[in-house]
Amino acid sequence: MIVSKKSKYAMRAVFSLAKRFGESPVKIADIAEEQSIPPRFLEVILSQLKQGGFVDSRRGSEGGYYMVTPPDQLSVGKILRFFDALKEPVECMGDNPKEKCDLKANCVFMPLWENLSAAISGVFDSTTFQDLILKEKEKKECGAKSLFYVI
Amino acid sequence: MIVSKKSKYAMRAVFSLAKRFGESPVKIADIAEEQSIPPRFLEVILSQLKQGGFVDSRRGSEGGYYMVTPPDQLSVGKILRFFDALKEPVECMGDNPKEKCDLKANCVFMPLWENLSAAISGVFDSTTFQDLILKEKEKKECGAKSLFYVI
DNA sequence: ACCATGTCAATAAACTTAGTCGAGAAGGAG
DNA sequence: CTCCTTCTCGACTAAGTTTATTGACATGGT
Repeated sequence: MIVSKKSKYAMRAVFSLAKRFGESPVKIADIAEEQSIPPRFLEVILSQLKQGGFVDSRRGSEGGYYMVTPPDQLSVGKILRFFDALKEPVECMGDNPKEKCDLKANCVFMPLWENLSAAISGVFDSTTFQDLILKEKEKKECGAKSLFYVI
Repeated sequence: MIVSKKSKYAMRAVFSLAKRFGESPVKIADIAEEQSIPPRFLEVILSQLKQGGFVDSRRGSEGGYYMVTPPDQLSVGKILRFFDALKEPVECMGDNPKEKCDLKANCVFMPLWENLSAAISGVFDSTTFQDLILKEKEKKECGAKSLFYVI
C-alpha cells in the first residue's frame, strides 16, 4: 500500500490529539485504546511525532501527549511526508535517487512519475486535520438526521 | 515506492515489445539486454504478462515474445494493475479488504483514500504505450534539433 | 519516597521484494 | 530423428521493510 499501517496510526493519533488541541495532555494508553493502536507501537510513533515538532509531551501523572501545531495549520501531507510514507513513486526520482538511471530527462516514463507525484501531493496537501474534524462533526449530524428520516 | 522495480521492468519490457508490434518475436535475452533487466527475472515477468494475455510467445530458434495487444489499446494502468502495483492506497479499502475496519463509511479518512485512488488511476489510465512510443520519437527529434541549435 | 507516565535502544517475527536455479518441454533446421 | 535453441515451470534464497514487543531507564508531580 501507499500508506503504511504505521502512517495511518500516526494520522489517527494526530487526529485524536487535534480534536483536543488546547486541552490537557492525553496518555498514550488512552489514545491507543480510543484508536485501537498497539500501545507500545504508538509509543514509538508519538515519540517520532514529537521529534518532528508536531506534538509535545509531559511526564508523570496527568502527563501525556498534546498537539503543538493547530489543526487548521497541519495538512495530512505533512504527517505522511514526515513518516516517509509520501515517498517518490519510483526509486529513480528525486534529487538523491536510490536507483540511478542514465536516462533521466530522456526517460519516457518520467512525465508519468512526475504527474503521479503531483497528483498524490495534491490530494494530501489540500486536507488539514481541521477539515477532518469538521467532517466528523458533519457525519455525526447527518447520521442523526438520517435516523430521524429513515423511520 | 508505489511502483516496484518489477512493475517498472514489466513496463519497460512491454514498451520494448510494443515498439515491435506486428514484427517477429523478440528473445528474452535481447529484451533483457536492451532494457538492462536481469534475464532470469525478466523470464518470470514475461511469463506473467503472457498469463495476463498481454503478450504471447513462440519457442525454438527464432522464437521469443511478441505483443498481442495493440499499443494504442493498452494503458499503463492495465499493466500496473495486473502486477498488483496499483493496489488500493490503504489495506482497508476495496471489496475484499485485508485489514478490516469497522468504521468503513463513517471513517473520516476514507474520502482521502478514495480521492487518492482516483488521482492515481487518472494518471495511469490516461496514458497508453502508443503515447509513450510517440513521446520517445518526439524526444529524439528534439534532441537532434537541440544539438543543431546549441552550437 | 513513590507512583505514574514518557523515553530509549535493541530485538524479533512476518512479510515483501528481487532475483536465482535447475530441469524440462517444444519448435525448427539439418 | 536429433540436436540446438528458446521458452516454461516451480522451487528456492537473500535482503530489506514493516510491524510490532520488550526491558531498563528518566522525569514530573504529590
